[in-house]
Amino acid sequence: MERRNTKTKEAVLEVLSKTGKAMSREAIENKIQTDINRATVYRVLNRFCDDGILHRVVADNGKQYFAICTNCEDKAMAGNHFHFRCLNCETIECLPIPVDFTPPSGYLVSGVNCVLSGTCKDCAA
Amino acid sequence: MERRNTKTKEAVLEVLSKTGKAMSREAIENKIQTDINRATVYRVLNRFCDDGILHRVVADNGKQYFAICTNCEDKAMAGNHFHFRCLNCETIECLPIPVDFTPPSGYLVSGVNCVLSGTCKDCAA
DNA sequence: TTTTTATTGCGACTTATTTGCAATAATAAG
DNA sequence: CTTATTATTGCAAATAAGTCGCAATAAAAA
Repeated sequence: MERRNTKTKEAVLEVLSKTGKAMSREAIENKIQTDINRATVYRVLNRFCDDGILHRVVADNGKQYFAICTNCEDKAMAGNHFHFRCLNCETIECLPIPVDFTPPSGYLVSGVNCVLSGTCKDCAA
Repeated sequence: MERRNTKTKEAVLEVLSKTGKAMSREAIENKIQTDINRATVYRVLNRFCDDGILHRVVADNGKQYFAICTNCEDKAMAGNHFHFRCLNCETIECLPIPVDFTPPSGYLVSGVNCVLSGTCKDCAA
C-alpha cells in the first residue's frame, strides 16, 4: 500500500525525534499543538512500527510506548535493547545496552521486549 | 493483615504449580472447576505477588501473567529471568536464563520485566 | 457458639487500544 | 489546473484487561 505524507505523521516523527525517548500515545498527543484524533495517532504509530521507522515497547504497566529506531537494523529485532521506565517521572528511555541471551535450543525468538524500572538518573540525583 | 486459607487460593496455587508456566487470569480461571469471580482471582493473584509467592510478568501483548516464584529470593528482583511467549500456543514460560545487565550509573533498578517472543520448542518441532 | 474481620461476588467503572464508516485530502493522471 | 483514485482522518462505538465500593459470606480465634 502506498504511503502519503500528512501533517500528523510529520508531527509525530518530529516529537519523537526531539525527545529521543519512548513516548506513549498520550504524551505524543500532548506535545503536538494541533488537535489530532486518538485513533489516528494510534494508526500512524502502528503504521510506523510496521514500516520499521519506530519500535514499540510494552512497559510493565501494560501500556505501549514508541521510539524512533536508531539501531534497529533488523526489523525482527527492533527494540533489541533494554528500556528503562522511571517510576517517578514516568519516562521511558532506550538504554544503550543490548539485550544479550541465548535461547534454549528449539526456541525461535522473533521479538524482544525488555523493560527495567526504577528511578532514573535525573530523579535519583 | 492476617491471611486466611480459602478454596480460591488453594485452587489458584494448585493450577499454577501444576503447569509450571506463567498463566493469565483467564487461563487460570478456565483450569479451575468451580466458578470463581474475576475480581476475586485478580485479588488473590495480586495478594500472592505482594507476598512474594508469585511473580507477575507483563507480556508484550500488554497482559499480565503469573507464575510461581521458584528462584525469586529477592522480592525486588522477582521475575529476574527471561520469559518466553509463544505466539503460536499463547503460552508463557519462565526460561532458566537470568537477565544480565549493568544499568548506567545513576539509575536505580527495582524491577525487571523481560519477555522474548516467538515459537516455542513444542510448536517449532 | 459467638465474634471479628478477611474474603468473596456483583456490578459498575476506568483506561488503553481498536474498528467501521463516511468524509477529507494527498498524489497521480489527464 | 482539474479530476480521479484511494490513503488518511475523525467520530463514535466496541473491546478488553483490570480495578473498586459495598454488602454478604465464611475462616479462625475466643
